[in-house]
Amino acid sequence: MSVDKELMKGSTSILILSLLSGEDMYGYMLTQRLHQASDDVFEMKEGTLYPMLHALENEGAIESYWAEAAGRGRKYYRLTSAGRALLERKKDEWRVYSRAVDKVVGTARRRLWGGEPCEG
Amino acid sequence: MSVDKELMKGSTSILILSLLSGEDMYGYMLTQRLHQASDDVFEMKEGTLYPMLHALENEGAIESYWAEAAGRGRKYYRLTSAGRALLERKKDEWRVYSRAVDKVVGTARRRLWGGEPCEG
DNA sequence: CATGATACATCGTGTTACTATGTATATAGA
DNA sequence: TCTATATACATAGTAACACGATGTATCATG
Repeated sequence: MSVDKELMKGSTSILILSLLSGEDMYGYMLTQRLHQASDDVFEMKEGTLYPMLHALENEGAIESYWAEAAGRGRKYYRLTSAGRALLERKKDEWRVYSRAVDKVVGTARRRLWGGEPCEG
Repeated sequence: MSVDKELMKGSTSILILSLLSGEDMYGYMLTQRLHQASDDVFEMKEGTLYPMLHALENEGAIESYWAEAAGRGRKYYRLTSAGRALLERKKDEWRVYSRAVDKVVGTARRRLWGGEPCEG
């Protein structure tokens, strides 16, 4: 990832599950979409992605199937219902965790959760 | 930490530096203050804290000094100017990182940075 | 025909946080 | 008094995680 490695650890699975919640994707596609969706902040490496996909599949959070595209096989991944539940838990965890960091770091910024937007 | 380990990796140093930016503290005190300041979310273990303190001291981000309190020696840590600069960089990194995760995860909540509060 | 992008995958390495363990003093309760 | 708990510092070994390096193969482009 392009952000400090220190901060990247552990958030890989929530990112993958989130992307797959909108659409079935194959590995390479996931890396591209993640890059776009994060405004070029995240650049997941293959050495990170594929082992994580296999682990999530072993857990039953995602399922794979092969499909042909442009004369080439692509391995697509689909979120299972268990994976959807896992994603919700991970979202909750992320909210708890990031709010706690914000509180300790105590920057000047404010965060609102589910409220009305002030701007934009 | 009481949150999933997966999410904890890498944020230890920003938490320690943030706490020390307000006041000199000794190790055990840091664990207690972190617990309070995070609304009981973070519970840093000694096996995590002390090696991290020593590493930060080796980097020159913090300095230590012994002081007597209650008939017992306590090893206090003080943020250096280099440590203060490091903290600012880590805050910037945290903002970039957490915003990127939010964007990908795409929850219903909104985040504002330094803007006027909507509520509260 | 060569180069780069696409596409999947594994192995070894380094970092990081944790568990377990060790030492020692102060305090509170039985 | 004795014991348990909290306080206080520290290290060694372990497991998880992301990465770099590497390998294979196809497709488009020049």
